[in-house]
Amino acid sequence: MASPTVENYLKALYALANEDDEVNISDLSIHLKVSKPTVNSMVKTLNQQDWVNYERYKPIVLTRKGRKAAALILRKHRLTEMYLVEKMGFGWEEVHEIAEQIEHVKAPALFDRMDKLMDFPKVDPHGSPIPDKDGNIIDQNYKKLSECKVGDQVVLLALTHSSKDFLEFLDSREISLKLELEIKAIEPFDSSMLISYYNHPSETLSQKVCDRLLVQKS
Amino acid sequence: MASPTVENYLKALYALANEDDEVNISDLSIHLKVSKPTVNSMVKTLNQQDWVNYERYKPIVLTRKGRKAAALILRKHRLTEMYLVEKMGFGWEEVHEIAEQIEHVKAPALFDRMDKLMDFPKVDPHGSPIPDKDGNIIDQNYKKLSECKVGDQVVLLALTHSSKDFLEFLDSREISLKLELEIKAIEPFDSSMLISYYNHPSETLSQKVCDRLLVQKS
DNA sequence: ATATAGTGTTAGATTAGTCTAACAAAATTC
DNA sequence: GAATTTTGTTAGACTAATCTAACACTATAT
Repeated sequence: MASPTVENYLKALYALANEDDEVNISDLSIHLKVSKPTVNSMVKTLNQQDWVNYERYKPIVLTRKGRKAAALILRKHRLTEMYLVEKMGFGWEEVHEIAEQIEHVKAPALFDRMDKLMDFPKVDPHGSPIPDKDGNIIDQNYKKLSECKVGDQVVLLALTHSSKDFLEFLDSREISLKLELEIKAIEPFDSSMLISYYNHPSETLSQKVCDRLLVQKS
Repeated sequence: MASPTVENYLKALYALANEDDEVNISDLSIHLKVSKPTVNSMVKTLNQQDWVNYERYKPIVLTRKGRKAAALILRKHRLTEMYLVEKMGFGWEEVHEIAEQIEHVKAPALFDRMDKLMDFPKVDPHGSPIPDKDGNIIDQNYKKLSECKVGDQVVLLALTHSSKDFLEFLDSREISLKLELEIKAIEPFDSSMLISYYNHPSETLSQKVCDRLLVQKS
């Protein structure tokens, strides 16, 4: 089986492939906070072990095997996050660091049990989909709030990024998943939005924030 | 902080010191399933980092720092085992392997939360005491069943060993903690015991089994 | 009290994962 | 298209944790 280090490379490759479409050595180096030569030599190893396809100076691409492995680690991560929130009472901003560690635990029964105790949740506490046991993931075709128009009434269903800072910002405005909100106005100068929701008749959100909120028309 | 490997050495030293009183290189080598030279070099490192006191050809002794660290790992292990049984419905024979991994997770909040959700349990699913947050452990002065006399009425409160095989054996006889039992007879030839308990008017337990059952007069 | 068995040590090698320094290739910009 | 910046590679070294082979010390037993 893959070491935690290898698992982290696979996870990073999987995540980066969904942002940019071509993943290179530098991207991984920044994301994993290791030097480029380190990534270079590790990627050669991953290639030999059929986790990725790689040729010198070319982008790095996960193999089918690598993609499945990455999705199953993500499954463990997201099940854990959801369990920590749902069953242990942690806040959505506290669970990432803990799940980063527990995702490497080799004990299928543990994650199956979490899954069952939560009645097979489909998303994690940040609205991201939980891959199934085969590593398949449902594509949520949500829209960014920043792409909506004045007058739109939408429900917040997921976040594109879940940094602690961002989550604490949302907490401070009482913004959580399932929140229904309406776009009152869009400031042409900086694309910030004036929105209204339960107990908050008028809040301003910067474009950066609106870019990270995924919504659906309600 | 200590690596998982170092943590496993400390845990082994702590456990072995409670069985034999002098712990040597060979003991550790067998217990940790690594070669003696490996232990030898690791113990030198542990000595330099003040986890143990060690001089060539002498027994290995945990320092105060090492003993506290070991007890805190044991605390995480036992809290996890209890949580898995109490809150997640695992059997007492399933939890050791999972706890072996989770005990290395660096997330005090996780273990504090388990502790709180279980209302601060004092023992794990096998009756072993859970060290407190300072690494102090209460000494249970239980007696081995094998040391009891015919006619004694006792409660089973803990086990000295918790291998999967042994736990499955106990399950097969419907023997669990808190069970009240009476010693009907002791076979002089092999010291096996004839005992009686709820729904089992007469079961025979070998001396090996009776040695591993810790009881108190009821 | 010496032979033997058990225990401990040294030396040297290996693997995984990391680094820096220096250079090479590719991409971008002027 | 030449210069510059970014990206990638090679070479060489380091640390943690492990191994085997060979030898040394200690304890046990006749």
